[in-house]
Amino acid sequence: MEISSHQSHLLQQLNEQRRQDVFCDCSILVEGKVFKAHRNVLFASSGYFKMLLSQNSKETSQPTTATFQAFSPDTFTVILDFVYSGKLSLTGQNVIEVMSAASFLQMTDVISVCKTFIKSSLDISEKEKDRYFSLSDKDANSNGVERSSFYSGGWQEGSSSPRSHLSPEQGTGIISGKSWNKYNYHPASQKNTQQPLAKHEPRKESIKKTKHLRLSQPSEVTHYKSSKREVRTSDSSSHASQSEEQAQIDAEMDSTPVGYQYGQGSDVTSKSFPDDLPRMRFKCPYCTHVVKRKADLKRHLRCHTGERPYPCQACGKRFSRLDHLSSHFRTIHQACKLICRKCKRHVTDLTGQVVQEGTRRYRLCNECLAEFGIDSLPIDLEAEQHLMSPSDGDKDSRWHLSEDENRSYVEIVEDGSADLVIQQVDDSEEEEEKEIKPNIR
DNA sequence: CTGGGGAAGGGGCCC
DNA sequence: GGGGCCCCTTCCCCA
Repeated sequence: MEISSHQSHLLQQLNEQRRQDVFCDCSILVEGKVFKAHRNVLFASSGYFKMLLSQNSKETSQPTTATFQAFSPDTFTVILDFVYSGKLSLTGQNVIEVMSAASFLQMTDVISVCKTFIKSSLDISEKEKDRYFSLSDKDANSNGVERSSFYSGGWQEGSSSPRSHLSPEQGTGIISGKSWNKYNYHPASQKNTQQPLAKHEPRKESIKKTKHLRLSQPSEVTHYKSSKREVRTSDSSSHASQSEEQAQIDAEMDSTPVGYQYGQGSDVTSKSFPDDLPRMRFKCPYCTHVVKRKADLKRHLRCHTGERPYPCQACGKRFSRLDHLSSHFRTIHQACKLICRKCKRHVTDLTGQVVQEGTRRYRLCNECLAEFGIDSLPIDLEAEQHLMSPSDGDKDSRWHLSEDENRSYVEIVEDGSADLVIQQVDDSEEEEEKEIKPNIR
């Protein structure tokens, strides 16, 4: 006979003991803050502690002290609360650091939940971007409550792949249940996350996209750099079902190396622990890459998640980074290079002109212009700076397409003053765009 | 088939 | 933390 409430009751009791510092035989020092806990609980919940405490098992009579500097006390509070309650309090602000800490502590359940959380976040943000020009603003967070989600169930029976429909962009949500598989799950939205660009990107980008659309497989975990080419040429994963993808994630989690090359600053006072790397704080949970700054990790994660929040308003191509978009726009659509495309000679405004070919622009010297019989296109590049001004605010509104103009995100937009045809292209328009002839005037 | 050039994309790092 | 620049590698197209 099994009493179902026993597990939760036991966990509650342990948590109470921890709070009251009863039978606590382990102290964890995180940036000066001391956390009390039970060795057996830590041993059971963290691969890191399992390794640490197993090495220290013969000295059970003495209390164990571990010191961490790889993450903040707040982050460890979230981790420890999860260990003793099964509830993980994630927010958009702490998810990166919690995932890094969980990666360090080898808590695969927490990592999985963080991944799901991030994916859900990207899913929502991508949806919002797609609707940017066609929908009026909806204050999805009008309640003003701190965006957070509580994931629970990791300790519960029947635990399977952690999945959630909540995201940090959807306001407060509390998930509680017996097991993960009780949560609502929306494969369609997740699929959208995995293919956020399909609608707007030319078809020829599809192969390249697969590199970004798939979450890393085990091979990428250890050989991410070297496997780039293979990944790019493999298109099959983009059609993988959500369950297969989750299986990949799970497989990855299972294959996560034990010897984490991670976050320095971790040091165990009562028991030495291998840690010889230079001081780095943030390790990518998808690969072995380690960065010094959280912002760099956030940027790096986009190459795994496939998030491309910066669309080119001229051609529709999307970029993962604003500087790449800027570079693309300057090169492709603004003809900033003062080099004749034909003869490669340096040209100035006097010795050459800008020629437009579809949404592309380039410069030709006067000689090449005469040779090819193409009249120059009088474009006031200065006047077009407003189309791509780095100082403009929101990354999605930088193009200054005012709502008053009521122009759809995907419709053709003509800027008369600049004589520039701005066109959003999707798959169906790709072939058409290829056939655009040079804009001869 | 091959080499060169352009474009894309990722990392480091400064402001 | 975001923006931006620089450097490098990889990929793709074309002659």
